[in-house]
Amino acid sequence: MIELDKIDLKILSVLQQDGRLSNLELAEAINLSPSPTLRRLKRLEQEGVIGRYVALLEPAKIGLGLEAFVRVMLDKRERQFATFAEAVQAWPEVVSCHAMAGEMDYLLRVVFEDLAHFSRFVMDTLLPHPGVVDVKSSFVLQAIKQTTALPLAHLVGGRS
Amino acid sequence: MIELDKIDLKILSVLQQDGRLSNLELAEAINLSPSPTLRRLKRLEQEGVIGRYVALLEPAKIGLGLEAFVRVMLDKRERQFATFAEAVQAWPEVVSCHAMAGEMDYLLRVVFEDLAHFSRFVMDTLLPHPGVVDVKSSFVLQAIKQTTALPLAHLVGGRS
DNA sequence: AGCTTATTGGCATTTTATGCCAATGCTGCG
DNA sequence: CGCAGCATTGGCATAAAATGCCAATAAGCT
Repeated sequence: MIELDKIDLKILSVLQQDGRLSNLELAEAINLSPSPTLRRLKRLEQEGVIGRYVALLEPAKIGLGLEAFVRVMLDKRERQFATFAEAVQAWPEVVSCHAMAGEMDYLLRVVFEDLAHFSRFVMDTLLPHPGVVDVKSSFVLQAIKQTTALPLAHLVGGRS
Repeated sequence: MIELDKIDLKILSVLQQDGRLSNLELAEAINLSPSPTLRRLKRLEQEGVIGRYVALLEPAKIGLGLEAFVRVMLDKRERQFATFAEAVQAWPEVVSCHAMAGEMDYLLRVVFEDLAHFSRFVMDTLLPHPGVVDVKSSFVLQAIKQTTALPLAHLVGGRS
């Protein structure tokens, strides 16, 4: 694993909150001058610790007020795992898809405008897909927490 | 809802992929000159369509190779919803928490280093929390899709 | 303590952001 | 069909930020 000292962790922590800080602002936030800050940042990007930067949109502002988790069961006899994985990439309302241990099914997180939209997605897209034998939907009542920030606490003490 | 024309959607689409593009690069990507590009961007930020920018870290690179979904059931008689919601904010390994319809339970997504870490989280943190009566964990075998990009297709045709 | 190596801070240069204004394109109406 | 009025754009000048370089500093090792 890559060596990360306290300064690196501070950089990561700050950028997980605001990925668009200028180098100057970042430098100030972590209490270091701009040049070494930039060098460290580049290294973190280079090493792949920072995978990417993204803008997060406000779902409600673009008419995506609803959200659901959908468990998808595939027929294990048909070998449709790959095509399903591929299809999932192409469905934009699917925000995440995880293969789960145990039941060997898939858990999708889906965002949508309204129930009609969701219904269309399930009826016209998901269920007709080859290998899909069953889906179980659970609607989100409330997002209590939703972050892209990963914990870093377990890394303190790695260096310096 | 805010009016978004095709150019706005292109901006959003591009920034959902790379939130750190310079205004110049963004302008080039959407085929518009820098000044109106910046003006539109500021408006989108102003209006809250773009909520924030973040750096996404690579979990594997910081020793967070494992992930699970945990269903938490609270005792409905105790009124612990608020304290639970609060506690969840403070637990860094909980990346998301949603109140689900139906069973009225909570679905957490949790990232961790290894099973020992997860075990500690469940045993020492989650289960002892007031009101928690049961938890059911499902481990992630594979992340098939994981995006922060929301669909925009439903907005085309809103203007211009 | 003294030597070696890694890291920092500050400066000069290049690149980018940003505010402003004239030019262009669109809309609606006569 | 053309013209007035409004909204949006493109380009330019200025301010701010990024970036590469080098001497100075700090940290690690014996």
